[in-house]
Amino acid sequence: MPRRSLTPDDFVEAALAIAARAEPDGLSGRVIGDELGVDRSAVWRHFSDRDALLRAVGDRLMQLALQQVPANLAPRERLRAAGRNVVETFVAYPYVGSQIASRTLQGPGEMAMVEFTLDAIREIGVPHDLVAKYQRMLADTMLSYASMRAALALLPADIRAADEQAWMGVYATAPAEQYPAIAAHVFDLAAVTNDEILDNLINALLAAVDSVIEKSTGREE
Amino acid sequence: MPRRSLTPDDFVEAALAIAARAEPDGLSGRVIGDELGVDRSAVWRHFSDRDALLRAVGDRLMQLALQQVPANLAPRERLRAAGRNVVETFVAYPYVGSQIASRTLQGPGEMAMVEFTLDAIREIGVPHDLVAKYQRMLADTMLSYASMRAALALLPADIRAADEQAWMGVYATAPAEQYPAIAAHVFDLAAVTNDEILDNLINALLAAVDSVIEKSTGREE
DNA sequence: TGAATTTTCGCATCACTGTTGACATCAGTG
DNA sequence: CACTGATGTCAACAGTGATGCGAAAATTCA
Repeated sequence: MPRRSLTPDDFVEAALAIAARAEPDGLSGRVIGDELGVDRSAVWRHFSDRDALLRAVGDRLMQLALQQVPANLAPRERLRAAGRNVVETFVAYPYVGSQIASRTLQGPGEMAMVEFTLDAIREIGVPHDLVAKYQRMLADTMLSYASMRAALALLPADIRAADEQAWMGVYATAPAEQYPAIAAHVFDLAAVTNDEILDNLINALLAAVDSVIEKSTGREE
Repeated sequence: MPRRSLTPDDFVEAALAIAARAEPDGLSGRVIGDELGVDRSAVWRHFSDRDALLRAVGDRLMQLALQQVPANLAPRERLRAAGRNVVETFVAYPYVGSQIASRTLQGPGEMAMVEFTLDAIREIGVPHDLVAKYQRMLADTMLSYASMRAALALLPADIRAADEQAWMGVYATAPAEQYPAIAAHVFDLAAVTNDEILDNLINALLAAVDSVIEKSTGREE
């Protein structure tokens, strides 16, 4: 099978480079072609679909996220780091991150991530028949949250600024008799940061994993 | 200020009707116009942007989700029902649901939902200064998860089928020496349903809310 | 009533997208 | 060398969100 100048990996690499610069409206065939000095239609010579391209790039994102998890961590810390890295990576490549959360990538990156998390959950001591249930909860939750954060990072600067200040604008001026709870907490609501939310979420998920151990006979750590 | 035949609400209504029939590739200006017997450019006479239209429809989705929560429930059950309804509604109108999770809608529907959840969390007994923190974790998590589920419902039938069977295909044939954990759990992984995951997730989040009460002086329920 | 004004719709148009087909080109095989 | 097959170029297609321009129609005012 003869191959020429460009391999599918070249396109994935180019797409990554483009996805990293979060300029508004970006990961199109045109731009990918320009990045490689090539017509945009050349992309579809290597990927049948836009979907196939996104899946390939998305799988690479998984690899990137996983390979930055320090090796010698306790299982809970491995899970925590993996979750944080997925969010970080999706936000760093927001075009792709915002679009592939719902897809089964079926590539080596995704499989390595599934293997990694399954193993950590097992090592924590979750009963064998519940490992899959908790892995899928963790994975789906982190993926969807990461995707939302990526979509957020993708918004044009002015719109994002308007969204972030909504708490101080629309919400702050909400009539207190109609929205008493909002009035009572509007300042706190505006003060919560995304990283705080992520930490809080990961803690909640890990606590759920821990609670299933206590109910069984598992005694570990 | 004179208004004519079509109001913005008419377009929101039409968009809802279209978004409900989850045909592939659907909520475009063309289709909305046809639904009202009107040229597609008429849409942008009432909404400055595609974004503005999506936000308006999304806010209506919030109203729909909230108004189906039974009134006289205990606070934990109110939160549980609200979460489930958001997911259900987003999946029922997948075009919109998959696209507005990351936006601050700033409409009456979103505000009512925020008010509703803040109040339930307060009633459960979360300390005043932590109410906002947990509301935002619950809201962001449920929104992003609902959005992912909506994106899933949006996939063409053949692709979705391929994704769902990936566990039995790619994953089941993964080499056991390279992916021992996957090999050990592949059957369980395939058996986990989305509704199970959602239940498990909501339980984890509510447990996190409960745990913050026990650490404080709050004594309730 | 009738006139003036202002909003909104229809149409043509723009730049852009993913995707496809015909054609040329080039690498490696025999 | 010729043959084959994979690849890039180019042109085209249908579709998108969006924008002016002119016309119709309803609201407002006299």
